[in-house]
Amino acid sequence: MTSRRHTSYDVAKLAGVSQSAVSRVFSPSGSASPEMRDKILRAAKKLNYKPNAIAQSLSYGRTRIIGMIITHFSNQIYPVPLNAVTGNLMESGESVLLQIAEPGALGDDAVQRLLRYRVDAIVCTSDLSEQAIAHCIAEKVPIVLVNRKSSSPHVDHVVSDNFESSQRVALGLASSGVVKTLFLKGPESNWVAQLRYKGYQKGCREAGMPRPLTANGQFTYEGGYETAMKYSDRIGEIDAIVSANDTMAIGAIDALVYEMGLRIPGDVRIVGHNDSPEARLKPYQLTTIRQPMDAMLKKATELALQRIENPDLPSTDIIMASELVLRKSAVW
Amino acid sequence: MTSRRHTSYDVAKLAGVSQSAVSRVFSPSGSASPEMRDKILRAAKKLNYKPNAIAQSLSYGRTRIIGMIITHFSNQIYPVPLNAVTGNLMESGESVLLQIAEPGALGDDAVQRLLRYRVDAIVCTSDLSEQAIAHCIAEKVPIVLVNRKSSSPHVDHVVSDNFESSQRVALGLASSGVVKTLFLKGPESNWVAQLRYKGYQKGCREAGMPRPLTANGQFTYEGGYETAMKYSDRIGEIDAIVSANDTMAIGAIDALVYEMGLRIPGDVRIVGHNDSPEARLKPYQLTTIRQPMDAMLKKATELALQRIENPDLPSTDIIMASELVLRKSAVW
DNA sequence: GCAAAATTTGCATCCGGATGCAATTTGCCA
DNA sequence: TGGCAAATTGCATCCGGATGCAAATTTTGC
Repeated sequence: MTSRRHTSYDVAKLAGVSQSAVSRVFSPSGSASPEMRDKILRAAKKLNYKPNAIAQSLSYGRTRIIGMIITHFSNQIYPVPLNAVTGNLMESGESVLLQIAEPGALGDDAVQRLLRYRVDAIVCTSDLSEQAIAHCIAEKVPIVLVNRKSSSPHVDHVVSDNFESSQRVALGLASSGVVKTLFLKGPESNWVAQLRYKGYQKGCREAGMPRPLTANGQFTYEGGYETAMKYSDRIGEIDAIVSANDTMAIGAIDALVYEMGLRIPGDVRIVGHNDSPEARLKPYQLTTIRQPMDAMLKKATELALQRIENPDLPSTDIIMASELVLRKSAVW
Repeated sequence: MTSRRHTSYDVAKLAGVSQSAVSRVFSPSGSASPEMRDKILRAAKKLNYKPNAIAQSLSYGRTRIIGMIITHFSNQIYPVPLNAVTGNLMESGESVLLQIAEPGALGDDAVQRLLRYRVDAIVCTSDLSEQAIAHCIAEKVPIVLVNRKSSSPHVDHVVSDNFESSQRVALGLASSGVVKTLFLKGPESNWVAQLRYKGYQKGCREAGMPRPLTANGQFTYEGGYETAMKYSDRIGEIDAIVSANDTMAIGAIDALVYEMGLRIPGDVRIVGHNDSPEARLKPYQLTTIRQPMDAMLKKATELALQRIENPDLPSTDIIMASELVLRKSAVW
């Protein structure tokens, strides 16, 4: 096996033509006579030649790579974006250069790395500093934020209706007779978590419910579990627990049901957010809010690809409706 | 904001030096006088210049990108690899170009795409044809398979002791008095699934247990659930169900406990594989086998990076010990 | 203080394809 | 069959850095 990495020059020599001819045969915009095309393709096949995408990128000025930044997921729902984004992109011949940001941290060096590789666009589901975003804009790399928000006018956004859906949860619970509730908050720094909390508060006000008790569960199972344990003596006063994500809700249920012997929804009702895989399991049957993640990310990649073609489009903010998934843990 | 993408030539001009001087200042191997370095760095900062990684790749012959192929994960444990691999690589300045293969499908075009981008190495947790592997070898791109097996002598492998750990499950169950068992198999095409099945069979023979009943649950929740339902009339004869992954085990438990009213481990014992997040939840407390995934992938990336440096190292097969996680669903 | 060695710097060229332009060939129609 | 337009092909150059080599400069040693 003497095979080495073959270049268009190798193919050209074998076929007895010029390098540019080879390039033209492999380029959609290039044209060549049938005989030439045939000769070259035969030679290329013999050498197992495929154009070097790196060289193409350098020359063409586009890498056909989309940068993606996601949060390190211990128990997050962010595997989903990957599937969705890579799936969509593969069809249009793009690839994904992945960066993972630590939760809580801003993915600023992730952005730097992506910019150095001259990705054509960035899709981001992680927190980013305005400065990092400014860098992208300065280098004219389109950036689409998913469930995050930037104040920059040059950024596309795709978000779900976090505020409104949480608001509706409050109204729904109220309609089923719930009065006193506990809201399990996510991290302060998390935009989505904050929206859900504020939306829920607003819903409570509108429904005439008292302000919810609150605790911060940091989006973790332990956070939910321990909060529930801490409230164990006062749990009798609480009609329902609403959690900013399912993971905390599951933790709370485990504490309530398996430690404190309570029944759900009999003693307490529980509502989560995200419709994580665990939510539908028989012992939980968790009522929750499902964001159309796949659709959101499909839209995000579409926006990114569009803006690559046409950078001067006005920026777009898309809000997609979440869906209420009523299961046994709370019904209205 | 007139800023455009600046090149080393722009920096050179601004600093009044040659382009090669700029290149040298930004290259670890290059040297320059302190004044020159200073002048250039100042100019670079002013222009917000960072070397174009694509151009560097072309010139240097290495991209500092690792290709990674994972299986489309609906309920798989393969988010883990991503975290582990990107985490390890980021420290050494590499990035990850991600490809997702449909489950069942061979990731052959994923390999092609990665090769076109001249990734320095490939880490793969998905099925691959021997032909795709041959392509990598022909192009001298190191490839590391994680929990897969290739017959090629030029491939590094990192696997867990799937066979032995399943074998030990059989022996453990036998020691606790279990006799008749049902084994929930994964897909035929899945190497890991097959090993677990064969190891379990061997363990049964050794322990003097009868051959286990078997059913194929395709690694899905539904597969586990429905299999359990199908066996509902004969479930009395079965002492334990062993599943080739946790997802099927969870499905089976939901059927047994919440549909058929059985108790675990009282009526049936259950053992899974993988220690998925769900396994530790209070209602399941699933006894399972934990592969040291993080360590496996750390090792895999190390192997890949090593082989980039030194392509002629003899190929390495690493088998890492799994850990038995005894929870309530089966104890011995 | 001067020659030899070491360092700094720039020039030219390479990495592998893409593409504008010009030269050559082919096709078309009168 | 002549004459012009269209298609084909090759040459040269560019994309943005890296690097071997040689020229220019500084350092070192005696």
